[in-house]
Amino acid sequence: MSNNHFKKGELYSFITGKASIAIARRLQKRFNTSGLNITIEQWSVLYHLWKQDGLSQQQLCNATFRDKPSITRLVDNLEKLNLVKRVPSEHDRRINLIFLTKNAQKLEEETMQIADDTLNEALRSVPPDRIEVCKEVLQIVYDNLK
Amino acid sequence: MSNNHFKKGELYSFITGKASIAIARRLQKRFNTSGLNITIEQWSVLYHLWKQDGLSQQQLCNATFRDKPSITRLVDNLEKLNLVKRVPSEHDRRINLIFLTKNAQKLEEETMQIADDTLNEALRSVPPDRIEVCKEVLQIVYDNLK
DNA sequence: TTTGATTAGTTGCACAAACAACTATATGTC
DNA sequence: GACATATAGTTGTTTGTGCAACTAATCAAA
Repeated sequence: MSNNHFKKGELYSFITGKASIAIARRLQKRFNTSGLNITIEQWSVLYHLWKQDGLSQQQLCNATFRDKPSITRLVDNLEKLNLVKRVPSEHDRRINLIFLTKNAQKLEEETMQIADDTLNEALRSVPPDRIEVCKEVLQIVYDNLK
Repeated sequence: MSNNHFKKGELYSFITGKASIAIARRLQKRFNTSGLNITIEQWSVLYHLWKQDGLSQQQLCNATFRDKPSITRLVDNLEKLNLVKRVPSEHDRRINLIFLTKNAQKLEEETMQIADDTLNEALRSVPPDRIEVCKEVLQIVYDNLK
């Protein structure tokens, strides 16, 4: 029999990550209703470039927890939207460095505010110490599996 | 400025649901290495049919937190794999009832054991009371947004 | 009983993810 | 320098998701 801490229904809920799916959908809706024409996956790439511009695609793979083909296509679509630009590295011609355009720079403040609001809405009525425990557990789960 | 409980890097981690992505990937790998030729999305549909066979597609939408086109296509692929069968309802001809085949019935025990093992691995070294807090927080997040 | 609204399911399209196979460049060893 | 190996990125294929538009069946109200 099961020796973990999940009943049947809870097991499904935990594996499928209902909570994070709900957060992602809400964030996407808020982007859409704000007239922001980007997906949350595209936003997640921009997010890391706002922290540090000019990352390579491989660095974006590590940062976003995605594989190389996924990043290739996300960068493709971001280039189509004129939000980033591939610049071949001078030192290593295998490498593309990804730079934000001015359009993308304009998006940072607004989208971060929306993300912040969405998280606040999601965590409404949850005491800070319980949020802290939750974050720590999820970090351990990630470390256990990565 | 931000008035929630997340630093920048944590915000990304929470929104993208790194922990549940890690669990899903690990489970998929275990299915693959066990020679089980199904995706975790297909498994999530079977999961609810094992609990109650003969659900409608709409009921599967609610249970799996997916929209109707997603379920249509998952059922399409499960039918191709000979794991489920669509049976039109006699009382309401709009409705398809989805029934497990014998092949799918055989999969229940093995896949549930794998899912159980995967969760135990993910939660290794996490005390039960902290798991409980985490579950409750994620449930509130879901309820806040649904 | 006809009309209008609702519900269940399907289809088309764009975007994304996982995997495998591929090209091109760089590196390390003989 | 030549060769094997590793690394960065691309492309093709299958599967899944979200949205909008659609069909078919049911229900409700006049």
